[in-house]
Amino acid sequence: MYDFINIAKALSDENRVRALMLLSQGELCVCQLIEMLRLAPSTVSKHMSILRQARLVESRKEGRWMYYRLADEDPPKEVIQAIRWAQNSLAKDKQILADNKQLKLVCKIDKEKLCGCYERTKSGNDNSSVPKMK
Amino acid sequence: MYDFINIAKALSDENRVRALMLLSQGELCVCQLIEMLRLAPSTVSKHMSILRQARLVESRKEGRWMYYRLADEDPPKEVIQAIRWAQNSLAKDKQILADNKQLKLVCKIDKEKLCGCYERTKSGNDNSSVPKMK
DNA sequence: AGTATAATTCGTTACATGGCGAAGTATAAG
DNA sequence: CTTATACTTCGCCATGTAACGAATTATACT
Repeated sequence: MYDFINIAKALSDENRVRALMLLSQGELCVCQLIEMLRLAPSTVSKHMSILRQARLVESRKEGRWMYYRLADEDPPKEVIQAIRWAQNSLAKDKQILADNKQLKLVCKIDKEKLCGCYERTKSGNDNSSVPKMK
Repeated sequence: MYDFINIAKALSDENRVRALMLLSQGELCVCQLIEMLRLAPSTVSKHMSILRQARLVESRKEGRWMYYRLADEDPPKEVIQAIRWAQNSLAKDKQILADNKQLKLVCKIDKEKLCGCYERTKSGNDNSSVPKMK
């Protein structure tokens, strides 16, 4: 029961769902998620830890970078089904489609440049044209 | 997106999930849900309205009684999938199994007797032996 | 060693949520 | 018409959650 509730809670926040759908496109490092979600690093980190606790995502560390990906190491059935539910329900969602489009641009940015993102999200000198949330 | 999030939120409370699983056994009136969940009528009513807003359940009024049932009038695909996810994930859950057992007893109680439940939940003269939550 | 970088943890604040009882609404019974 | 019954809505309180910046940890670079 608790596992199920934790998954449901993890899926009941828009930014976490967006992150999950972004990971459906492939593994991403935190700074890329920060760039996409346009939230503070600490906030994104918290979201990812909630998704991980629900076992919806897994992570690996490589040097300074932490990479997240959809759960793929023999996850419980309820996790698999939850991810499928999200993917099926949101495949045609406007926000998700826009995110996937934007993700392609972000993935082209050289990582050295991208990881100045902490500052760029504050100042106005970004050209990412990501629509601000809400 | 918003529909999806609302379903996830509806499923992220233990009592709502229990109610949903109880309805998997068949239509129930509010006083039966109150008896099963052992919450104040106002609380149960709120929970059911959240489940209904998420389109997970539907309701009909018959005289003084309000009956709830799982969504069955051509619900959106994400609702069907969400219900299946819950049912698959919780089929063997201890709490849910206990609830289903207890439900059989509650269904045998004459409705006239049952609907003194408002008082019975306060005083100690119930023999339902429902385990108290938390 | 000392600095820089990527990410996490901690502490705080604002807001959302779950719980209850009291008051309100709708239907049935007297 | 009045009273009782079955919910529902409202108002309140306690707890939970999302957001941020500051402080911390871990790794790379010089």
